[in-house]
Amino acid sequence: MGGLDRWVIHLDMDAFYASCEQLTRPTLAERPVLVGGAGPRGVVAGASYQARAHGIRSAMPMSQARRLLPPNGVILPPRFKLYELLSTQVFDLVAQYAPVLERISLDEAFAEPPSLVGATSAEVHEFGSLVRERIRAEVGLVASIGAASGKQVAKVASDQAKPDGLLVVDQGTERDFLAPLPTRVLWGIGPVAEGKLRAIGVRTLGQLTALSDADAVSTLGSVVGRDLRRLATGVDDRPVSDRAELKQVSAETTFDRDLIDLASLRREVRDLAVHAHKRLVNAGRVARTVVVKLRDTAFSTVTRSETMATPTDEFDQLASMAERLLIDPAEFGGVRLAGVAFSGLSVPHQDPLFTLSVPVSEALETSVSKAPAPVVFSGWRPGDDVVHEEHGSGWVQGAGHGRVTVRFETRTSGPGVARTFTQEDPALRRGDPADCLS
DNA sequence: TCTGGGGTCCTAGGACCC
DNA sequence: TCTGGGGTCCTAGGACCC
Repeated sequence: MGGLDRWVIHLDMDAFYASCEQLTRPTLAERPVLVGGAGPRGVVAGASYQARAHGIRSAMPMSQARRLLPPNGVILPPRFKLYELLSTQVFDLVAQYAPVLERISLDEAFAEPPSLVGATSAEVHEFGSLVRERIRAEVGLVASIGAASGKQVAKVASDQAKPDGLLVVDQGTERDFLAPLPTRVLWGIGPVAEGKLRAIGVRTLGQLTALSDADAVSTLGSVVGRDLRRLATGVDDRPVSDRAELKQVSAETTFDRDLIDLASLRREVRDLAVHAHKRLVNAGRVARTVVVKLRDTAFSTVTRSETMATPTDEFDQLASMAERLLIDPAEFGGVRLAGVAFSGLSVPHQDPLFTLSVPVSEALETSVSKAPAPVVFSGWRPGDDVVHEEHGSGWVQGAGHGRVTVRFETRTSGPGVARTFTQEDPALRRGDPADCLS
């Protein structure tokens, strides 16, 4: 092989959702913040480091997190629009150094900066510090960075660097770096694979590399086994590349209480089809397969799917197929979760003679107009964005008994004052997450 | 008050075709 | 008589990721 050494950067935002909330609502800056569904079956989607200090973790049931949360803690519903705006700011900045970004999620990406080809560890360290500093100064958020000769090691390195850290793994030391770490840190080894490996006495990545190819394959499967054993040795020449085409869109919901009748399940599935269809149209795709997913009271999951001869984006066709695939709760038991997915996606065939010259936004509106009427205003809820005629932008800190308390502050305002209004005060309007960035 | 929501990828069996 | 073989598509389930 040979050639100049490459450097892969893995950038991972620290406690991203919670940090976005703390950035735009300065009163929360030093407080335990949880982001996630507040309902009876919600889980924690994001937790600030102040919340983690109390043992709260991502994916923990909210009911459990609530018991651990100290009195000054706050639970907020997610504001994905805000997270997307801030994510774009961060990665636009990184893209100035690396034309190719492999975005894993809103808060995580790989990059392979051309300027680092053949660079020394010290130079890579300098580069990482610069990027972290710029993100802190220009966006206001903290990123941790791992750097190494390949993606897997770079990713493990950024995990080890957290919080607020930078770790460069010298080229040639990848294997020694990984060897003492538990198998679970590897991207691709989850609870099941970890358990299988433990059963044959393998707990560390060093022990995994010592396994024969045959043993790795018989324990982890032919594809995964061979790949992971090789990655555990630190050998990883997979390219950093833009993510592949979208393969499916979906929408799913966990009900506060299990559904037991077909009529209400049918209604819910229709709503889910509306949401999934919106995503389909947004992505500019047509689908050939409809998948309905149900989870029962015991948490076991069943899927039913059907594939059409030709792909479509017609709502009625997709939704009625989803309804036909439903199973009656009477024979299924209580339904805890329902989901609708459209897969087998493709870009619609455009016959040049019949191409519609309708702008995407209009096409979107047309399809959205088939959906049920938007939800009517049902009062203020904690976490809502608010704009007041005089006081400007803020957020709902608490609501109840016909009153609502709003704290007026934004990213640049510093901690703001709280004022209380009646729920119906005409001076209050619903705000937009973008307002709090100014 | 046990266990979200949006995805990707892999496996395995049966239908179907040549 | 005693049972081809390869390839692709579809369906269902499950591991894993953030």
